[in-house]
Amino acid sequence: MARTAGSNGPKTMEAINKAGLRLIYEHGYEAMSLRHLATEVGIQVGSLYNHISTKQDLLFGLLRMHMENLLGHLNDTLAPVEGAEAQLRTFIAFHVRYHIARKREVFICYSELRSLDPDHYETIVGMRRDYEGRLIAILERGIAEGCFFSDDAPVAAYGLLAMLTGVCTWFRPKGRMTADQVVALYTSMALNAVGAHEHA
Amino acid sequence: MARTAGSNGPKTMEAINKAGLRLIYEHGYEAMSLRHLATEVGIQVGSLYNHISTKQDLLFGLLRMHMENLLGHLNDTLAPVEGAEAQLRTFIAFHVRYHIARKREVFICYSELRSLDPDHYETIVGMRRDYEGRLIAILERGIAEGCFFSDDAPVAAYGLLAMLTGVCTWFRPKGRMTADQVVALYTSMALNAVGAHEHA
Amino acid sequence: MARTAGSNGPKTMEAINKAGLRLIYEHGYEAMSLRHLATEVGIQVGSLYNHISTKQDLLFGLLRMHMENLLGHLNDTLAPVEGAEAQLRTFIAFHVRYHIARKREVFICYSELRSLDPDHYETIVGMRRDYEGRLIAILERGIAEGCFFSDDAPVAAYGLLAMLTGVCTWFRPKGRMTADQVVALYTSMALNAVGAHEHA
Amino acid sequence: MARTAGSNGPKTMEAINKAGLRLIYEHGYEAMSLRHLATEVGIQVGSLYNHISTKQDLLFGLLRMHMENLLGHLNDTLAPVEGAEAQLRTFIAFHVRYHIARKREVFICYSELRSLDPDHYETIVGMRRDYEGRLIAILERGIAEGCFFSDDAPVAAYGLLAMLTGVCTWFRPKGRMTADQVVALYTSMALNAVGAHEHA
DNA sequence: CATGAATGAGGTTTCATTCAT
DNA sequence: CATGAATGAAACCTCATTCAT
Repeated sequence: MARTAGSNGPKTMEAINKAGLRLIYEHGYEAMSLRHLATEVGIQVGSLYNHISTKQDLLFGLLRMHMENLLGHLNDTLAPVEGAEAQLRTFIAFHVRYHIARKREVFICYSELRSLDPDHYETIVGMRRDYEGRLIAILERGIAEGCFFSDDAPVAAYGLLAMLTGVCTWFRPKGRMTADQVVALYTSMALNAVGAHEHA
Repeated sequence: MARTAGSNGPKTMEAINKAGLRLIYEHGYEAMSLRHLATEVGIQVGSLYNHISTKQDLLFGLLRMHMENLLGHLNDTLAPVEGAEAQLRTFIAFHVRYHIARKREVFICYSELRSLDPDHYETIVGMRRDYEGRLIAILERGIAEGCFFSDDAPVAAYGLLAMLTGVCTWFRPKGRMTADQVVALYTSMALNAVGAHEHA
Repeated sequence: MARTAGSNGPKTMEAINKAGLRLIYEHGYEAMSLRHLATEVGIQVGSLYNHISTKQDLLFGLLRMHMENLLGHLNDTLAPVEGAEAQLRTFIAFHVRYHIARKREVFICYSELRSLDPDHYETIVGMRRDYEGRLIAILERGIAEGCFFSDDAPVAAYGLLAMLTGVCTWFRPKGRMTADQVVALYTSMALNAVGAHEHA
Repeated sequence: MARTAGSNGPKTMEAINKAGLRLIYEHGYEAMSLRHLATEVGIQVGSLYNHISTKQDLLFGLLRMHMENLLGHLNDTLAPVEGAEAQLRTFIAFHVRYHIARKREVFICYSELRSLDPDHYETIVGMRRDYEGRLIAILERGIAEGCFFSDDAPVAAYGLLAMLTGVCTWFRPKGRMTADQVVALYTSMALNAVGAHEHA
């Protein structure tokens, strides 16, 4: 029997990525079997290998795509903004909104790091370090300019990132708060935390 | 041949828990094989089943033990403290120190929730809710008393918890900062974040 | 390396059924390991699962196939026959010949009932009850018509069935008697047992 | 910890035999685990080995005990009886009653033959052959004396034995018929089957 | 005589991956 | 590009049996 009429390569790859993201999010990389994935996509296991080279490659592809997206959008968003405090506000809003919108990508990007091959691990961790570096730089500039206060910019950055990232573990689109409210609340907490005089 | 001379029950169970905790932390529950665990403990795979009933039970046992410990110590620590701000300071110090000391337990208690059977999941999540509830209560009292400020105590609590918990992802005992310094820094950030007038 | 050149699906399934039947007959369902079965078929253990879903399914498949065959052939054989005595003679000849020819299927259909899952058990026992029902009906008609005699048609039927089925425990194709002789002898005994005036 | 006060050797052995018989009857020898047996008896697995030497020995013990009992009682019962027809009637009544009373022993003595080691197998099959021999001898004498009719005494004996033994697959103590009625009915069928003039 | 911890083999099943068709 | 049958390793778990205590 030949393939189902109408199906085609790019669409299948897209379907694999989509289903793969969901399944890894729900069950974890190790616990997701390619059989399960194939069933969700509607093809046979063997057919997956027309689109991916290994299971590991599927994971790496998803994580790299996510990190490239994240970094790209952050750069685009920060580019036109000037001043440490304005940049921090922009960063916070961007981070929270992005993490709400892509909570599955974000989650597996933390939880499945340990499932990556050493090389792939280094690549992804490097990109994450770049991302963190952007926030650290903002804080350092703010501290130098006197508008923020902290004894240790990196540690402060890790604290803020953890706080902001945590939003995707409890936020529900139809919950008690809107995304705008969450952004406002966290912006306030984060600015206070680093000693900025809040007046927004 | 029967058992190795000198080995015995309680010691073996202890060794299983210890090695199990480490292996789950390092490779994840799914990726940790009982073969691997048995090798680390120095017994045969089948012998594990003289001490645990299933792999799932090992995980649940570790997580429940951790949560009971956490809740017990928190209660003991908070009991003699009065006043919202003092309680918040106590909570922060306790949380940070505990999470630094037990980073592996803490990590798997978040990352392996999805590997729990539904019943076990409910049990652990319920205990975690109890723990969060203690912080929420402190914040609510402080807000009512006017010493803290936040529009939403639960969300503020989640934010603080995420920030404080994050410490165990980057803290290294022999790193740049001592545990005391981290406690001081995070106490400052957290109190500021909820609008307490910091003066400690 | 992929599959052995020349092997293919239907042939493998057939080989599995054939070897499975023999091994279950020889060692019993519980005592037959899938390792053993795979070796006999000439494939790897895991490959069995391209053709069966579980070990239990293999057993159920064999038993159901057997019972469907048995019932189908009985109906075909009895259809054109009229009169209670002629039908009894036909039943006896059919039963004995079929049980001689398929002694392994017959044996496991009795001996491995207890290895069936409850649902599967009910299905097979139901089919066996249908089969017994055909003989009971013949006896009841004969008793009503006065050509047989018995105080209890079902019990008489069970007695006859046990006697006739027993043949497959001792009959050897190259033994002292031919199948025809066995049929003649058992026909005589069975007809006498239910009081028919034997004159064949 | 020492043994439970009051328990003792012979009682434990008796309990093992009793529970073993039931479990083998219900699940089969292969499917019955010594763990299961120990639980039923109320001791630990290891303790079984104070009473049996191997699992195989437990089975053999049960079967040999059964066959010795069966042969012993048959001999006692037949000893005072004279005349082929009277002996056949006695045999039938004995066999049916015994098989009703000990249906579990009877069942496993057929179904678990294949689980016996070659030596044990020969022993039990030999005893069974002795038992069958008694019936064959009765038939042969009756045929010689002209009171029975059959072309083949052994095959007739196998037929009768199968019929009579089958009773333990359907007889229920609280069912439609009493044991006496079953004996009467099967005596009638069996005597008719071998052409004896029934007049009891 | 009972216990509990150990062994080592083996059980069924699932897995990622390959490849002729 | 899809299929289905194959591989071989490995998964969790159970088993009969042993023996120091």
